[in-house]
Amino acid sequence: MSRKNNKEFTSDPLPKLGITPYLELMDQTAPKETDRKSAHLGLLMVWLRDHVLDAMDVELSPLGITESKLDLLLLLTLHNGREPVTPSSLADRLGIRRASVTALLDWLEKRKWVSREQSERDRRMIHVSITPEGRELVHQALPVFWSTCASLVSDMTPEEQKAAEHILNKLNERIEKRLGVGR
Amino acid sequence: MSRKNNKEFTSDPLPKLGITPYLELMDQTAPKETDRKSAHLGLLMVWLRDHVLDAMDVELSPLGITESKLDLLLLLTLHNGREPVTPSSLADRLGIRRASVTALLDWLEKRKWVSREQSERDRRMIHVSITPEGRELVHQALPVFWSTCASLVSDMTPEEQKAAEHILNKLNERIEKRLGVGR
DNA sequence: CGAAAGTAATTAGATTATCTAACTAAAATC
DNA sequence: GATTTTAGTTAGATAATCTAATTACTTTCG
Repeated sequence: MSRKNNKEFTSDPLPKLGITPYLELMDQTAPKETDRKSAHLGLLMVWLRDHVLDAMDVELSPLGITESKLDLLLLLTLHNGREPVTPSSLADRLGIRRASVTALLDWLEKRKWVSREQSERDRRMIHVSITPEGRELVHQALPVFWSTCASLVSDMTPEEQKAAEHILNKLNERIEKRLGVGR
Repeated sequence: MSRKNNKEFTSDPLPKLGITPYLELMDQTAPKETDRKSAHLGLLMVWLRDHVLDAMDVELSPLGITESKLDLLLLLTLHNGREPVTPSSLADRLGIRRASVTALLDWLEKRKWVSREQSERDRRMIHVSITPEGRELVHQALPVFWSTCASLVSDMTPEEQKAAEHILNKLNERIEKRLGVGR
């Protein structure tokens, strides 16, 4: 009769709450009629956000990496020669603090996916690069990444996908402007 | 000449990377043409997710609460009498472990926003309820919540909003189904 | 009945991803 | 050459989670 042996469970687990009750709550508490529609839309976004990354990290976990760490590796992959990459530049581009980058690099370096080298020109600086093993990991992770992305929208019709893309682009533009994100 | 006094900054901070270079990377690495369009769309979602919650927590922070904690309070607010709310049921509905709920409740209880009471019928169980102060907080937080939601989409035309809502609902449905979320 | 099994909540200890503030060492400026 | 600025790291914190073990009840079943 028991389902999960010694693991935690309730006799008849309540379903995780969907978005509907929240919308009802909003109807009772949102100030104006006009606000409601856009709040509804915004709520959908917040809701989606909650679930989208879960899906991504679940797919990536067999590779032993999370999205935020993969992100740093992607940055190194995207970097085409020229100016070397420094922890500071990574921090700027990821929008996090240098101290946080140090932690990420420690983790990635321990696994031999990136390497650090002191700059000759300015000995305060560190040049960060991705190792061949790191590239290999990225090579494995990308298809997972893309197919997870794709699967999120796979049951939409082409027209819906087109509409969705237009809308999401617009949203993205808006949010990037708001947060001051560059190219 | 210095901009931020003793704070951390780079002489000319590289812009935080937008979505475009990632899309280019995908073009180089995604297997098939057909996958690309949907991957593009999915990537937009992942991207949005990254930024949406930031916006929300920034707005909520003056109230001294974060979205995930507010979520628990909303659950208690939504609860209309009947069966008492237990930590287990909260865990199920929030989709997290009971141990995590314990931590959230400790935090909320310390601030007098919720209270715990041992059940008479089954003395293993705890009944959780929101205090008047908790209700007051929710009362203040909700307008912030809704207006942040609304502001995310405020510069769309009505038609765009309509299209967006349709699309996001569809996405939401899909994701809820996938994760087994109930009403 | 009373022992064994099941359940609810908590505790202890860990992880991930962040943060701020203080520190070290090097470079630039005046 | 002393001061200031910068790059990176360290130290220590927080939030939101997790798993495993523990405690205290309740239920079940021989």
